[in-house]
Amino acid sequence: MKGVDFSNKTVARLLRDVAAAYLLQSENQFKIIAYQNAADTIEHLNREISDIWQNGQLGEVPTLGQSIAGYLDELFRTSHVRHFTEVMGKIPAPVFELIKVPTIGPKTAFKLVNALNLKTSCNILNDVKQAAEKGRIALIETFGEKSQAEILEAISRYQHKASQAERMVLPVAFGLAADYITYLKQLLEVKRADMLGSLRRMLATIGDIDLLVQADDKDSKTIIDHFVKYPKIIKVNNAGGKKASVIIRPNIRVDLRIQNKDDYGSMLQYFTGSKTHNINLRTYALQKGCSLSEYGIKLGANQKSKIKNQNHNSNLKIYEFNTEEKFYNFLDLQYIPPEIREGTNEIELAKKNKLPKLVESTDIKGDLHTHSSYDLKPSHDLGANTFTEMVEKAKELNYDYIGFSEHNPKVSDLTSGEIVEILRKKQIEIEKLGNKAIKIFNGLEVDIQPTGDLAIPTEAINYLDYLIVSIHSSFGMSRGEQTARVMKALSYPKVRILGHPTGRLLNKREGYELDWPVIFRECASRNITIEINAYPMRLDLPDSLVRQGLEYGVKYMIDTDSHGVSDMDNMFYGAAVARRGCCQKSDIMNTLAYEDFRKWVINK
DNA sequence: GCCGTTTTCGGCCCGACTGTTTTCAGTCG
Repeated sequence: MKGVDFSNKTVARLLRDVAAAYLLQSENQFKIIAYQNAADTIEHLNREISDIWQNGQLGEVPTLGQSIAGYLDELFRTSHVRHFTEVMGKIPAPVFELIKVPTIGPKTAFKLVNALNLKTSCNILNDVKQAAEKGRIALIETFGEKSQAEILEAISRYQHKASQAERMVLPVAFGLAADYITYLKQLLEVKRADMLGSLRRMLATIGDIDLLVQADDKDSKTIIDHFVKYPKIIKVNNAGGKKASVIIRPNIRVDLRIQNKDDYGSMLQYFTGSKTHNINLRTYALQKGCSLSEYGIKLGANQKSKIKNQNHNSNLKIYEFNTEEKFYNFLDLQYIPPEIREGTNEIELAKKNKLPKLVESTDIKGDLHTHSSYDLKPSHDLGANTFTEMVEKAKELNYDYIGFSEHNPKVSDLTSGEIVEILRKKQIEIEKLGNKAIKIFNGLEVDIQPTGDLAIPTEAINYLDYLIVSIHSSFGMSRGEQTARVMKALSYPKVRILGHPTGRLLNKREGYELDWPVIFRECASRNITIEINAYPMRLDLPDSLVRQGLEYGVKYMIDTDSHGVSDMDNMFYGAAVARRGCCQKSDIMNTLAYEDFRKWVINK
């Protein structure tokens, strides 16, 4: 591939640019749609399109036919496509920069570039902004004051967003959406409200927030009026009779839809996605003669010509669904939980009634990765709350047990003897807490040093019930070195948990690389759990790896990595990652009741 | 350009919203 990085995003962008160029040349609209569909598909693939090409599997990707697959082959071989260059060459280059701005499409961009004579502009966004500020855009035919103001804002917002360049982590988006829903529910007319899209599917990071409200048709206007008066609003993008869109602080787009009770399930299903899931579902439904939409299911979809006639006569029956359960059941499918609607094998399993019963956050009986304020002279952050405060919180959460796992004492500042003494004292403090309703385990989160050795004298391990081993340094080692490092750490006694296993920090740092099959096999055979860390910036292990690990028989531990009592509420998000990874209760070790759990922790 | 249990031709999703248009074009999802 000549060393060029062709990410799915880049390739999708290129295909969209070709589609835009065709649009401006008044090409066949279905050809344009074909390019857009191909771009959509590639953008939502679970694998890199370049890997698929390397495996010679381009032809297996739906929406990539002979032509586009051929062009992509040329792209990956030679780093460019002559045909694309030709098509796009007929359009001024600044147009392709301008259409990256949401609300500015190909036609608007083309008109602006021509009317303002910016065909050779290399700073197109700022040039258009300047023109808007001088009032020159309002003078262009088909433009006016409002569109001029909108263009100015759209560009500013886009530039601001590009400078931030990040998606919200799930817990942030979920919190913002939950607050908005609470606000909406102040109105009695709001019968029900749900999150939609990637938020409802609980992806680790979220772009926009989408909400759906159930209400009588007559109340829509009242609800929209209330929606656009939310205190955090920066701007109202649009507000109609059935939907509206706003920007709230800190620059987050929130879209609202309103649907009456009769169609609510269909609408919820349609806008929860994922796109791939919906495409697969539509394909499956078509085989049964059903056509799906956000308004329900039509029968007779295999008889297209007849449908049109029937439509003309308004005789075609549309089945409406007030719940998603009924929607899926109508198609002879089990209800598919949103978290696994990702277009893998969920429809196949639902057909056979073999979907896994996903773990619930209420199944969790305890949290083994928490940092108290007990001072071990640790290598990293101390927690904010005492043992007692955290035990109280654990009670509130209905747990049976909790484990305290502060960071290990800092090896560079202390002698082995001092460290042993610190842990001996901690054990005494833990024992003083006594045998309460909540059982307590005495753990430690220990750094895995670059050599794979643990940052703790072996003798000190005697004073602990269990170890979490984690990497907090030297992230840049090669996959082979990193794997050997972790394998060595896992060989120590009392290691029960591999902590935040990829080391990723969402929006900040990619994880380090490990040879996962090797790690999975080792953990499964030695009965060591891999952590699903629920800390908002981590959500680590990522869901795709969670799913992979299950195939090796890996058991997981969902932990919050809390540094204070409020963090302990994050268990819900860890459970969401486990659900996306298809985990059942039996795959998660800390769903065990205390006695069984203790046997696993201690008897090693 | 893609697709196919009506398969190599002929169909391909469309409703909601906005602005500038006085009946529609552009964009989005």
